[in-house]
Amino acid sequence: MAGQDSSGPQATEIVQLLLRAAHYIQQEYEVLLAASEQPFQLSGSRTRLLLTVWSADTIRMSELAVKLGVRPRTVTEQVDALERDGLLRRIADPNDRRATLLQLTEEASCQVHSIIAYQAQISESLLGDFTPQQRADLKELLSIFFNGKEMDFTC
Amino acid sequence: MAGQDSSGPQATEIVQLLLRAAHYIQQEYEVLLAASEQPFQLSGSRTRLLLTVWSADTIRMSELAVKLGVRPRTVTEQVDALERDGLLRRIADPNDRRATLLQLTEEASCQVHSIIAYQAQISESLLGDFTPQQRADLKELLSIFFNGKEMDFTC
DNA sequence: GTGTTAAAGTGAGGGCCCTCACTAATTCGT
DNA sequence: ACGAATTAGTGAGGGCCCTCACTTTAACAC
Repeated sequence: MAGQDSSGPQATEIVQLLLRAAHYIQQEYEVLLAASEQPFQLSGSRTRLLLTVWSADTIRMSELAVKLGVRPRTVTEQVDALERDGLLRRIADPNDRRATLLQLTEEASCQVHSIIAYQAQISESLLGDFTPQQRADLKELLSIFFNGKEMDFTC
Repeated sequence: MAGQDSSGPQATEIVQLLLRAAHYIQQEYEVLLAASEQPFQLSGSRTRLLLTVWSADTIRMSELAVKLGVRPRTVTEQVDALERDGLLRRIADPNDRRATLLQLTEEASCQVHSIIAYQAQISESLLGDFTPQQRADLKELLSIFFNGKEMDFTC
């Protein structure tokens, strides 16, 4: 309704807008997460990690790094913290003794469903102004960034 | 073509996708910026700050924080660094002796146009797979996040 | 078997961002 | 004139992410 002004939309503008929106969302996300009454106080980042491990049941460090889109160094850091907090466990991979498999602890597993529900609720409120059609469109457009980059978002 | 599976798209999925896309873009952005042959080696963040100051000619710290969408504390940090590097200058505000005005140095001003051009080039390559229509749509959709939040993206 | 490759981890250093708490100077309303 | 609000800054602490360099342990191919 107001975006058809010039012939070619400024690429820079769009990139900045995307970055800005992401920053905004991340902030809101953390605030809402912190306001929750979950037994665990998890950041968005740790929530994502935990849910990724959960959805894979068991997963390697390296694989996790790929799924999360971060460097292995970062995963080590995060896993250390979550292990300290008793939410994650490192177990030996029987098929490859170099590898480490990750698994949720009982404590974490028990809470998964409530974490997922709460996450969904937060995301819902973040997308409150979007119609179903707009959501579908946005999803479609954002996916373009990963065209041909073999990503899976099974989380 | 593959996004119309379920009735309501999962809000969580979209939020994660957006965050992931932003992270991806930020990484690529920094890589491309580092590969430039600009006289200054600027991060995306500092580039943004500099251009925001430039577009306002002169601006207050607090105002800058709002435009960048970050906390004042962060602006102080960034400005300190850019001032150290001789790209930014703090000057006194004649109208309000509490306030500080920011201004680009000559050195920075001279490079602004080339910085803008390079930024546009990077953004262009980041959006390489997007048609003009998709760009317009994406811009429109991302703007929804800021509905009723009085933002200006004059940068 | 020996050399290459892969998996995980470590330490150091840094960027960008946040919160909280507190100071100092100034402006402004009453 | 005085107290409240505003503007900027500081220090401490922390989260998440990155790079680079280097080690250890194992798998694998020849």
